[in-house]
Amino acid sequence: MRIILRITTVDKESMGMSAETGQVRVRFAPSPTGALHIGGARTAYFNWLFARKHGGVFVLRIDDTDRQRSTEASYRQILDSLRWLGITWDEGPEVEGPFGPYRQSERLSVYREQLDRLWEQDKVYACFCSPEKLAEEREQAQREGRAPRYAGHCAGLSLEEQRRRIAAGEPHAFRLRTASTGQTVVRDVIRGEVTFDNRELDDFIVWKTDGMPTYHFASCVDDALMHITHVIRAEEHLSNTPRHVALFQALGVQPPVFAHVPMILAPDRSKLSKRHGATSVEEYREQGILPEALVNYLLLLGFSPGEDREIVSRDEAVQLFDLERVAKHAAVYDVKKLEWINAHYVHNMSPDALLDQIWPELEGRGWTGPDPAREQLAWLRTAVEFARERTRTVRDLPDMLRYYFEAPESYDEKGARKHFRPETAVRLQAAADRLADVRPFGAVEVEKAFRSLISDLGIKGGDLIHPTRLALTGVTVGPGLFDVMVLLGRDECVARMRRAAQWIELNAQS
RNA sequence: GGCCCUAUCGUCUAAUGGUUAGGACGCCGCCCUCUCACGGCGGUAAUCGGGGUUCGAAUCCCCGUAGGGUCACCA
Repeated sequence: MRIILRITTVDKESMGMSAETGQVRVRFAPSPTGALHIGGARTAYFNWLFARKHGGVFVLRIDDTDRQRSTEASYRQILDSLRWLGITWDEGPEVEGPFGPYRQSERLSVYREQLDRLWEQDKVYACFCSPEKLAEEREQAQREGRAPRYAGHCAGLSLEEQRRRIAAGEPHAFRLRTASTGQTVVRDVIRGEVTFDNRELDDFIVWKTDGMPTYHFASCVDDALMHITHVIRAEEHLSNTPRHVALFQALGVQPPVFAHVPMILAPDRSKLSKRHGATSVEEYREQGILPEALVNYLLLLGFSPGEDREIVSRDEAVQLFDLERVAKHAAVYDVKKLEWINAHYVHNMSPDALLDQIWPELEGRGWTGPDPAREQLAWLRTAVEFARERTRTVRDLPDMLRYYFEAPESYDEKGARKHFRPETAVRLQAAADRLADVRPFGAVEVEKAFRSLISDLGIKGGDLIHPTRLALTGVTVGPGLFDVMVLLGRDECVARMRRAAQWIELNAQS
């Protein structure tokens, strides 16, 4: 709402609208050095939501200027995770677009061109200081309690001298000339105006000795060339933003509007890491978390859709999302709430869709074949329907179906102690006998037979129902007993009940 | 250490100078019931501390404190 207001009162350029298209353009720029992190996923989602809400373009760019750590496997996995989450890109790898290529490793000539331009304009200069020397200076500065800034040894070298030494084969990097007085103001949609003293900035490196641009340089060149209007990224970049503003100025373009989203912390308020359990999208996927649920949870981490809403679909989120309402403080992630949201989506998923998800697992366990008969499918569908609301993740579903395919090999210990009394054996036998006459073998009919036996024996319902469940499934929890019995079928029920009766006679203590 | 950001129940958050500080997860209790789960009802629990400004402060300002980020030829 407020954004729309401002667009009408302020000129588009300063609002970050793309000058020529008047369109919002955002980007998500992961580096392929590992799996897609949930923090990254949330940043990607916020970018995606912002683009969708404003009819803009969502660009995916791969920041792989780090030759050492970038891997093809990570690259693929990140694309895969994003697609799984339903975060699709309008421009980027495999989709391409007018400002490609979208992998920085394929844009080297572009960066070199921009570097040469800035070099020509003396906005950038070659630096011949060795990393060792710089590290030493840095350490000394730290020991003496000074800010570890570049001393500017090479700042005064003439262009001729720079060229001469480069031609002579001297290893070199390039640094950006930065202002040492005045202030740099970063406009941040979430935090307002953040002011930095320019004396905090030194002439930082934009081009590495190995012939690759640094992250800062490549990122800004690309944001400029790709006409990015809003940079929505993690808070860890806020302190780097003055460098980026300096870079945009050097490149001669208006800086984009920034929005630094708060970080996601582990339950102990430290930075999220492996030891905190699942941190990547891929891991949650393996744990049976649904993409809709993960994306819903991520939205709630740092954003409130209002009206006390908790369950918010992608489409609703597009409507409700507002960058200015994103929280300023870091959020601790809470697996319990994720699971609750996941449970909601699982419970609302159709049995068929759930079956699709777990089918490979069912086949792997030999519980079904690749091409089941129509009745088999209907039967499975019903079993899933009963199990559905008792699980929080898709992952746990197959185990909950086990007893439909395998007779119990043992009985839950606590349950057996409680429900398998010496007198139960006879009752189970009697109940098994009664089942023979039940026609048709439906839930209503079976229950009727059971209730009448219960009444004949003069016992309470639970005295027969609980032992029967244990006899049939081996456990004390599960769907309504009569539904389970119908799915199991008369013969199987009778067999399992008689086997349990025998087990009791051998094992039950009086 | 310098600079920057942040601070409401255990956790995610609402409240944009006036509310008995609201909702959700979790936890506890009750109801439903053949168990479990779902669902329903109820409960537990918070404005980091200290100063201002104001008739009135969770909200604005200052100072502390705490947490986080950043100061790389990593991104």
